[in-house]
Amino acid sequence: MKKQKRTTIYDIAKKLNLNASSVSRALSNNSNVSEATRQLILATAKELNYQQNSMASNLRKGQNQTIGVIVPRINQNFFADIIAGLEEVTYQKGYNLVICQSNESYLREIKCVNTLINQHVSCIAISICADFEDDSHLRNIKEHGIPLIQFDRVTDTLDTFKVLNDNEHASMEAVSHMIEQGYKRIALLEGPQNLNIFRQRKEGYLKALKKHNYPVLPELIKENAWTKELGAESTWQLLSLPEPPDAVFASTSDFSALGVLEVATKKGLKVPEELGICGYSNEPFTEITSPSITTIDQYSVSMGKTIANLFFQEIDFMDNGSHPQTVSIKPQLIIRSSTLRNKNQI
Amino acid sequence: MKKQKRTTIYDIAKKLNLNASSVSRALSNNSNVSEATRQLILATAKELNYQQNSMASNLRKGQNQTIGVIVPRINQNFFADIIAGLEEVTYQKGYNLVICQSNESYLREIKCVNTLINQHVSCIAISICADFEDDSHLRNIKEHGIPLIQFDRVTDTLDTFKVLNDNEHASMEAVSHMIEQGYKRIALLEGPQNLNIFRQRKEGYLKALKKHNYPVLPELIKENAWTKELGAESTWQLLSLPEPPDAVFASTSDFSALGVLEVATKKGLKVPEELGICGYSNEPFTEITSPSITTIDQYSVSMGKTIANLFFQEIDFMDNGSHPQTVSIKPQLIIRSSTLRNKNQI
DNA sequence: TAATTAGTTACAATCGATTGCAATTTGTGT
DNA sequence: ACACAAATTGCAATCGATTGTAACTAATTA
Repeated sequence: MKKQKRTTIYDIAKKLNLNASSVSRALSNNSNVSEATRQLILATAKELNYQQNSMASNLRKGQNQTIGVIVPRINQNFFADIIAGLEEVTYQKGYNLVICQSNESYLREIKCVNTLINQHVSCIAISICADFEDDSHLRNIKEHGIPLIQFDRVTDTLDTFKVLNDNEHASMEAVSHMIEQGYKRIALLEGPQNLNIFRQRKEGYLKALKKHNYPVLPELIKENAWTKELGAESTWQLLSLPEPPDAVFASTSDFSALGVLEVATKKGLKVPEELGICGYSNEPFTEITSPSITTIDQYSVSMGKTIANLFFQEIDFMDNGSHPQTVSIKPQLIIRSSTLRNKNQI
Repeated sequence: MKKQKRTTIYDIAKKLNLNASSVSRALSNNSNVSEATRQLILATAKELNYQQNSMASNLRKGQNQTIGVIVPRINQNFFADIIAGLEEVTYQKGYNLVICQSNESYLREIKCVNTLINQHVSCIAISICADFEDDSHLRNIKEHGIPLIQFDRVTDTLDTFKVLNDNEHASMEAVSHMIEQGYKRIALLEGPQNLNIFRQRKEGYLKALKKHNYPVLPELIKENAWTKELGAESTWQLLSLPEPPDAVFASTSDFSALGVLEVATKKGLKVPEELGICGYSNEPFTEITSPSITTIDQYSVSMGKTIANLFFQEIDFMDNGSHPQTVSIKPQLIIRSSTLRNKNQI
């Protein structure tokens, strides 16, 4: 453990027979230093290979140019994209990202929140985990005066900044599209209903049916079909119904939709002729499958940018005690072969 | 900007008529506090909603429970997986990750390094960018006494800890496999040769040819075919040769391989019968394409874990001035339909 | 030339937690 | 009851940068 002593502003000051305060001012481009000494200081700083100690600086300034991000999983395309977008903007502003993953665990999410509070991060952006229980840890963030931005998966029990996808609208569009393609019995694969996003997607499904005067058939709605495997399993069940569906909206994810496609292929059902399939998320693979899968793009990278921009705006807004705002991003339905029964109708 | 004053150890001390030092000791489970006052302190800490200020703590302790990570792109499966693995281990140890992306830009990489040095992170893990120029910024890391771990894309001009994939071996296996499948003219799509990984992959390709007494045909080696588009373009060129290849090893990525597959499909070439295709990285989509693509899995998540473990080991090792070690991970060839011409031969 | 101002630089307190050492309290043995 | 050791607690310096204020120097004006 080498105790490499780093050069501080005091070292620079001593070498130049100056006071540390002047060094500090010179390095921070503060006006109150003569140009001559400024140059001297800058030169010796470089000579001694000086690097600011941001721990000290942050402590003194009571603030830390860092944004904390908590996501269920870092290596999930959607979240990775959001983080990339976030990083892009925060980097420009000289801010850093501290990343945590909750691994869909509530306890771990709490721990992550606490660590970030300890670090006095300037802002926390969070997408809550699947087994979210209550919002006390999020309240705690606010109690410690840290701006909080929820994104994608949010809890409505708390009044915070939010960046959302308009899941309901997107789902409605997707299901409407399928109806227009002539599908009559559209099944829904739904996700855990304690997450707002899945409730909204279901709502969109229901509204689309209603709008077109389609009946809601409970036997066509399958709970908890989140993964490819669960999607496949649900599909087996659906297809063995006396009156099986002629389309499946895998509102949980494209992986689920992939499960549907695989089962359909195994059963020898033609897609999209005999079974329509629509996923959610626009995972890269959806345009590669055969047939390619209709899905919904969530603009994840720009969602990340939006979060960051919201924060940088928010800082200014704080003065005039404005209310937390919600930004809604409209996802885009991407129509591909898996639902395109009637090629003229697009 | 609410100036929410946070409770400090002084607040707790004052409330209990104690000295801050006792509070500090109590909270850090230091022995020198009576159990009675410990309980008191813990109780009031909870009551006042105390959260440690790690900026102060870190400053005093001169160290910061944080590991900095620099990758070219966060939202690239390979790197996202590595980060996920890293986070998994560091989280267990109570460490945090600060993530930066160089965006394949050398200048930006330097800036990221400097920020991390300023933060006094406990360690920096880096995978260098594509237009890497020289290692002075990495040297600077060492000069500031920060342990440095390079992974995947590394420079050999510097003696640091390294976590690598055995690219050469993996490539050799892949090409050997293709040769065994009876392919006679195997093309190579290579990546920027200033990155070690691409040099190694090419080396593996060459060694495999040599081992089987195959000639090296320069016209079958295409530079800089990194993306899907570039892969496709190179393939067009290759296929219009007087003597076109009967297999392509897209050593750069699976995306490149996908480009090859698309061109082959457009040209009506049967894969694997008329053209064998092998990619690199085991992207999720490779098992979904038709035919599925043979590729190489890099164990990215466990690579991240390895990096973290190396760091936690290293800390102990530092005492007895041991030399930086290199850990090599053997990637796995995943044989799928796109090269499986002879089904019995597997 | 003296007085006033502007421009520099020095001093010292501060951010909050940690830690060596001194001072105090408590406990033990005789 | 006293001496001594052990356990607690308090004091004060420290980590490195920042910043308000004071002190000093140089420049400007009457």
